[in-house]
Amino acid sequence: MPELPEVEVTRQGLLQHLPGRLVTDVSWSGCRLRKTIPHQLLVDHIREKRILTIDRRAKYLLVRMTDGAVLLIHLGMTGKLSILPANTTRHRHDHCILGLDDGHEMRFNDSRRFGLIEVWPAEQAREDEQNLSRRQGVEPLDGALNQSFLTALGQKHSAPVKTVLMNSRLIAGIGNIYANEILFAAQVSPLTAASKISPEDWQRLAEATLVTLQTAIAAGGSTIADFLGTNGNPGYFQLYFQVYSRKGLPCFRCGRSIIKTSLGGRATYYCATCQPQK
DNA sequence: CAATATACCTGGATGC
DNA sequence: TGCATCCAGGTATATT
Repeated sequence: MPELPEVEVTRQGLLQHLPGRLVTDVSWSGCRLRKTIPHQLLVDHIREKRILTIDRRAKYLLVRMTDGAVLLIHLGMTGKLSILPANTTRHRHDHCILGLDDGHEMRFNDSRRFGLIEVWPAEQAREDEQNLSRRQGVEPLDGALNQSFLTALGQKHSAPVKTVLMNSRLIAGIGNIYANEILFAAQVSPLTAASKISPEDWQRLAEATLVTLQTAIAAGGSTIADFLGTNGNPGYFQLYFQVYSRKGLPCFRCGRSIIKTSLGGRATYYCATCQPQK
Protein backbone atom coordinates (compact mmCIF):
# COMPACT_ATOMS: atom_id res chain seq x y z
CA MET A 1 0.00 0.00 0.00
CA PRO A 2 1.96 2.85 1.32
CA GLU A 3 4.57 4.77 -0.51
CA LEU A 4 5.81 8.22 0.51
CA PRO A 5 2.47 10.02 -0.11
CA GLU A 6 0.43 7.52 1.92
CA VAL A 7 2.92 7.61 4.78
CA GLU A 8 2.93 11.41 4.73
CA VAL A 9 -0.87 11.53 4.71
CA THR A 10 -0.85 9.17 7.68
CA ARG A 11 1.65 11.40 9.48
CA GLN A 12 -0.48 14.47 8.92
CA GLY A 13 -3.49 12.60 10.25
CA LEU A 14 -1.64 11.51 13.36
CA LEU A 15 -0.52 15.10 13.94
CA GLN A 16 -4.17 16.07 14.35
CA HIS A 17 -4.56 13.78 17.34
CA LEU A 18 -1.37 12.64 18.99
CA PRO A 19 0.86 15.55 20.09
CA GLY A 20 0.32 16.21 23.78
CA ARG A 21 -1.44 12.90 24.42
CA LEU A 22 -0.33 10.61 27.23
CA VAL A 23 -0.08 6.93 26.28
CA THR A 24 -2.03 5.22 29.05
CA ASP A 25 -1.82 1.64 27.84
CA VAL A 26 -0.05 -0.51 25.28
CA SER A 27 -1.15 -3.88 23.93
CA TRP A 28 -0.13 -6.16 21.11
CA SER A 29 -1.10 -9.29 19.25
CA GLY A 30 0.99 -12.40 19.54
CA CYS A 31 1.90 -12.14 15.87
CA ARG A 32 5.34 -11.43 14.56
CA LEU A 33 5.68 -8.55 12.11
CA ARG A 34 8.87 -8.00 10.10
CA LYS A 35 10.41 -8.19 13.55
CA THR A 36 8.83 -9.23 16.81
CA ILE A 37 6.92 -6.38 18.45
CA PRO A 38 9.16 -5.24 21.34
CA HIS A 39 6.64 -5.73 24.14
CA GLN A 40 8.90 -4.89 27.02
CA LEU A 41 10.28 -1.76 25.40
CA LEU A 42 6.72 -0.57 24.70
CA VAL A 43 5.87 -1.02 28.35
CA ASP A 44 9.07 0.56 29.60
CA HIS A 45 9.49 3.47 27.20
CA ILE A 46 6.11 4.28 25.63
CA ARG A 47 3.48 3.50 28.27
CA GLU A 48 2.89 6.40 30.68
CA LYS A 49 4.89 8.66 28.36
CA ARG A 50 3.68 11.69 26.47
CA ILE A 51 3.77 12.15 22.70
CA LEU A 52 5.64 15.19 21.39
CA THR A 53 5.29 14.97 17.60
CA ILE A 54 5.49 12.70 14.56
CA ASP A 55 8.19 12.91 11.92
CA ARG A 56 8.78 10.92 8.75
CA ARG A 57 12.00 9.60 7.23
CA ALA A 58 11.53 7.73 3.94
CA LYS A 59 8.51 5.49 4.56
CA TYR A 60 9.14 5.32 8.31
CA LEU A 61 7.10 7.22 10.90
CA LEU A 62 8.88 8.40 14.03
CA VAL A 63 6.54 9.01 16.93
CA ARG A 64 8.65 11.14 19.26
CA MET A 65 7.97 11.06 23.00
CA THR A 66 8.66 14.10 25.18
CA ASP A 67 11.55 12.31 26.90
CA GLY A 68 13.32 11.64 23.59
CA ALA A 69 12.25 8.01 23.10
CA VAL A 70 10.95 7.11 19.64
CA LEU A 71 8.27 4.69 18.49
CA LEU A 72 9.25 3.69 14.95
CA ILE A 73 6.51 2.45 12.64
CA HIS A 74 6.72 1.16 9.08
CA LEU A 75 3.48 0.24 7.31
CA GLY A 76 4.97 -2.40 5.04
CA MET A 77 2.54 -3.37 2.28
CA THR A 78 -0.77 -3.42 4.11
CA GLY A 79 -0.22 -1.51 7.35
CA LYS A 80 -2.76 1.08 8.46
CA LEU A 81 -2.87 3.38 11.46
CA SER A 82 -6.17 4.66 12.77
CA ILE A 83 -7.31 6.81 15.66
CA LEU A 84 -10.59 5.53 17.09
CA PRO A 85 -12.67 5.81 20.28
CA ALA A 86 -11.48 3.09 22.64
CA ASN A 87 -14.83 1.32 22.58
CA THR A 88 -14.75 0.81 18.78
CA THR A 89 -14.79 -2.85 17.79
CA ARG A 90 -11.33 -4.24 17.24
CA HIS A 91 -10.42 -6.08 14.08
CA ARG A 92 -8.46 -9.04 12.97
CA HIS A 93 -4.86 -8.03 12.27
CA ASP A 94 -4.86 -5.23 14.86
CA HIS A 95 -1.30 -5.90 16.00
CA CYS A 96 -0.43 -2.99 18.23
CA ILE A 97 -2.69 -0.63 20.16
CA LEU A 98 -1.80 2.47 22.14
CA GLY A 99 -4.44 3.65 24.60
CA LEU A 100 -4.54 7.45 24.93
CA ASP A 101 -5.61 9.73 27.75
CA ASP A 102 -8.48 11.24 25.73
CA GLY A 103 -10.45 8.01 25.40
CA HIS A 104 -9.10 7.17 21.96
CA GLU A 105 -6.73 4.52 20.72
CA MET A 106 -4.15 4.40 17.96
CA ARG A 107 -4.35 1.02 16.24
CA PHE A 108 -1.86 -0.55 13.88
CA ASN A 109 -3.57 -3.04 11.58
CA ASP A 110 -1.53 -5.06 9.09
CA SER A 111 -2.91 -8.17 7.42
CA ARG A 112 0.27 -9.15 5.62
CA ARG A 113 2.54 -8.36 8.56
CA PHE A 114 5.31 -6.83 6.49
CA GLY A 115 5.13 -3.82 8.78
CA LEU A 116 7.60 -2.96 11.52
CA ILE A 117 7.37 -1.57 15.02
CA GLU A 118 10.47 -0.66 17.00
CA VAL A 119 11.09 1.30 20.17
CA TRP A 120 14.17 3.41 20.62
CA PRO A 121 14.77 4.31 24.27
CA ALA A 122 15.75 7.94 24.79
CA GLU A 123 19.36 7.19 25.62
CA GLN A 124 20.01 5.47 22.29
CA ALA A 125 17.41 7.12 20.05
CA ARG A 126 19.85 9.50 18.41
CA GLU A 127 22.18 6.72 17.38
CA ASP A 128 19.31 4.47 16.22
CA GLU A 129 17.90 7.29 14.13
CA GLN A 130 21.26 7.94 12.51
CA ASN A 131 21.61 4.25 11.72
CA LEU A 132 18.20 4.23 10.06
CA SER A 133 18.69 7.46 8.19
CA ARG A 134 22.06 6.41 6.86
CA ARG A 135 20.43 3.51 5.04
CA GLN A 136 17.84 5.71 3.34
CA GLY A 137 18.23 7.72 0.17
CA VAL A 138 17.56 11.42 -0.30
CA GLU A 139 14.14 12.82 0.61
CA PRO A 140 12.37 13.77 -2.63
CA LEU A 141 10.50 16.68 -1.04
CA ASP A 142 13.51 18.27 0.62
CA GLY A 143 14.91 19.87 -2.52
CA ALA A 144 17.86 17.49 -2.80
CA LEU A 145 16.33 15.55 -5.66
CA ASN A 146 17.41 17.91 -8.41
CA GLN A 147 18.88 17.53 -11.84
CA SER A 148 22.51 17.54 -10.73
CA PHE A 149 21.89 14.85 -8.11
CA LEU A 150 20.05 12.63 -10.57
CA THR A 151 22.55 13.18 -13.36
CA ALA A 152 25.34 12.10 -11.02
CA LEU A 153 23.26 9.08 -10.04
CA GLY A 154 22.87 8.19 -13.71
CA GLN A 155 26.63 8.18 -14.17
CA LYS A 156 26.95 5.50 -11.48
CA HIS A 157 24.14 3.13 -12.35
CA SER A 158 23.48 1.06 -15.43
CA ALA A 159 20.25 -0.49 -14.16
CA PRO A 160 16.94 0.55 -15.76
CA VAL A 161 15.90 4.01 -14.63
CA LYS A 162 12.78 2.68 -12.90
CA THR A 163 14.88 0.35 -10.79
CA VAL A 164 17.10 3.28 -9.79
CA LEU A 165 14.14 5.52 -8.88
CA MET A 166 12.78 2.72 -6.69
CA ASN A 167 16.09 1.97 -4.95
CA SER A 168 15.34 3.17 -1.43
CA ARG A 169 19.01 3.47 -0.58
CA LEU A 170 19.40 6.05 -3.32
CA ILE A 171 16.02 7.83 -3.24
CA ALA A 172 13.54 7.52 -0.38
CA GLY A 173 9.86 6.91 -0.71
CA ILE A 174 9.26 6.04 -4.37
CA GLY A 175 7.52 2.67 -4.65
CA ASN A 176 6.10 0.85 -7.61
CA ILE A 177 2.98 2.92 -8.21
CA TYR A 178 4.65 6.31 -8.13
CA ALA A 179 7.70 5.13 -10.09
CA ASN A 180 5.37 4.20 -12.95
CA GLU A 181 3.47 7.47 -12.72
CA ILE A 182 6.58 9.66 -12.44
CA LEU A 183 8.16 8.05 -15.51
CA PHE A 184 5.01 8.65 -17.55
CA ALA A 185 4.81 12.25 -16.40
CA ALA A 186 8.43 12.79 -17.45
CA GLN A 187 7.89 10.85 -20.69
CA VAL A 188 10.80 8.56 -19.93
CA SER A 189 10.75 4.83 -20.58
CA PRO A 190 11.10 2.73 -17.41
CA LEU A 191 13.34 0.36 -19.38
CA THR A 192 16.00 2.88 -20.38
CA ALA A 193 19.29 2.37 -18.59
CA ALA A 194 19.90 5.13 -16.05
CA SER A 195 23.29 5.67 -17.66
CA LYS A 196 21.58 6.61 -20.94
CA ILE A 197 19.19 9.20 -19.54
CA SER A 198 19.99 12.69 -20.81
CA PRO A 199 20.39 15.67 -18.45
CA GLU A 200 17.17 17.08 -19.92
CA ASP A 201 15.30 13.89 -19.06
CA TRP A 202 16.76 13.90 -15.54
CA GLN A 203 15.49 17.43 -15.16
CA ARG A 204 12.02 16.35 -16.19
CA LEU A 205 12.21 13.36 -13.85
CA ALA A 206 13.14 15.64 -10.94
CA GLU A 207 10.17 17.89 -11.69
CA ALA A 208 7.79 14.98 -12.27
CA THR A 209 8.79 13.37 -8.98
CA LEU A 210 8.05 16.52 -7.01
CA VAL A 211 4.76 17.23 -8.75
CA THR A 212 3.51 13.64 -8.64
CA LEU A 213 4.29 13.09 -4.96
CA GLN A 214 2.92 16.46 -3.87
CA THR A 215 -0.25 16.02 -5.89
CA ALA A 216 -0.76 12.56 -4.41
CA ILE A 217 -0.33 13.89 -0.87
CA ALA A 218 -2.85 16.63 -1.57
CA ALA A 219 -5.27 13.95 -2.84
CA GLY A 220 -4.95 11.97 0.39
CA GLY A 221 -2.75 9.30 -1.17
CA SER A 222 -3.84 6.38 -3.33
CA THR A 223 -6.31 3.75 -2.19
CA ILE A 224 -5.72 0.57 -4.21
CA ALA A 225 -7.07 -2.21 -2.08
CA ASP A 226 -7.37 -0.79 1.34
CA PHE A 227 -5.29 2.27 2.20
CA LEU A 228 -7.14 4.58 4.57
CA GLY A 229 -6.02 7.72 6.31
CA THR A 230 -6.02 7.75 10.10
CA ASN A 231 -9.57 9.12 10.01
CA GLY A 232 -10.75 6.17 7.92
CA ASN A 233 -11.05 8.19 4.72
CA PRO A 234 -9.61 6.75 1.51
CA GLY A 235 -7.26 8.65 -0.75
CA TYR A 236 -8.29 9.41 -4.29
CA PHE A 237 -5.06 9.84 -6.25
CA GLN A 238 -5.77 6.46 -7.89
CA LEU A 239 -8.40 8.29 -9.92
CA TYR A 240 -5.55 10.16 -11.58
CA PHE A 241 -3.35 7.16 -12.46
CA GLN A 242 -2.06 7.60 -16.00
CA VAL A 243 -0.45 4.19 -16.42
CA TYR A 244 -0.48 2.15 -13.20
CA SER A 245 -3.03 -0.68 -13.40
CA ARG A 246 -4.10 0.50 -16.89
CA LYS A 247 -2.81 -2.43 -18.97
CA GLY A 248 -4.47 -2.47 -22.39
CA LEU A 249 -6.33 0.78 -21.79
CA PRO A 250 -5.72 3.78 -24.07
CA CYS A 251 -3.00 6.25 -23.11
CA PHE A 252 -4.66 9.49 -22.04
CA ARG A 253 -2.10 11.41 -24.06
CA CYS A 254 -1.88 9.53 -27.38
CA GLY A 255 -4.48 6.79 -27.25
CA ARG A 256 -2.10 3.88 -27.67
CA SER A 257 -2.63 0.83 -25.51
CA ILE A 258 -0.72 0.89 -22.20
CA ILE A 259 1.84 -1.91 -21.94
CA LYS A 260 2.40 -4.02 -18.84
CA THR A 261 5.69 -5.80 -18.40
CA SER A 262 7.86 -6.99 -15.53
CA LEU A 263 11.01 -5.20 -14.42
CA GLY A 264 12.98 -6.42 -11.46
CA GLY A 265 10.00 -8.54 -10.55
CA ARG A 266 7.67 -5.55 -10.32
CA ALA A 267 4.68 -4.74 -12.52
CA THR A 268 5.72 -2.00 -14.93
CA TYR A 269 3.28 0.05 -17.00
CA TYR A 270 4.13 2.52 -19.73
CA CYS A 271 3.11 3.98 -23.08
CA ALA A 272 5.56 2.93 -25.79
CA THR A 273 4.79 6.05 -27.82
CA CYS A 274 4.99 8.68 -25.09
CA GLN A 275 7.89 6.94 -23.30
CA PRO A 276 10.22 5.75 -26.08
CA GLN A 277 13.14 3.66 -24.93
CA LYS A 278 16.65 5.00 -25.51
C1' DC B 1 29.90 -3.23 -5.68
C1' DA B 2 25.75 -4.25 -8.54
C1' DA B 3 22.12 -7.16 -10.08
C1' DT B 4 19.13 -10.93 -9.02
C1' DA B 5 16.67 -14.22 -6.19
C1' DT B 6 14.33 -15.19 -2.17
C1' DA B 7 11.91 -14.78 2.08
C1' DC B 8 8.56 -12.77 4.99
C1' DC B 9 2.60 -13.09 5.03
C1' DT B 10 -2.63 -12.73 3.95
C1' DG B 11 -6.33 -12.08 0.95
C1' DG B 12 -8.55 -10.91 -3.27
C1' DA B 13 -9.08 -12.03 -8.10
C1' DT B 14 -9.01 -15.37 -11.56
C1' DG B 15 -9.40 -19.76 -13.80
C1' DC B 16 -10.74 -24.55 -14.07
C1' DT C 1 -19.30 -23.91 -5.10
C1' DG C 2 -14.73 -25.45 -4.35
C1' DC C 3 -10.03 -25.53 -5.05
C1' DA C 4 -5.56 -24.20 -7.02
C1' DT C 5 -2.90 -20.55 -8.70
C1' DC C 6 -1.28 -16.03 -9.23
C1' DC C 7 -0.61 -11.45 -7.84
C1' DA C 8 -0.17 -7.27 -4.72
C1' DG C 9 1.79 -0.98 -2.56
C1' DG C 10 8.09 -3.03 0.80
C1' DT C 11 12.48 -4.27 2.56
C1' DA C 12 16.36 -7.09 4.16
C1' DT C 13 19.34 -10.70 3.30
C1' DA C 14 21.75 -14.13 0.65
C1' DT C 15 23.72 -15.34 -3.68
C1' DT C 16 25.57 -14.73 -8.18
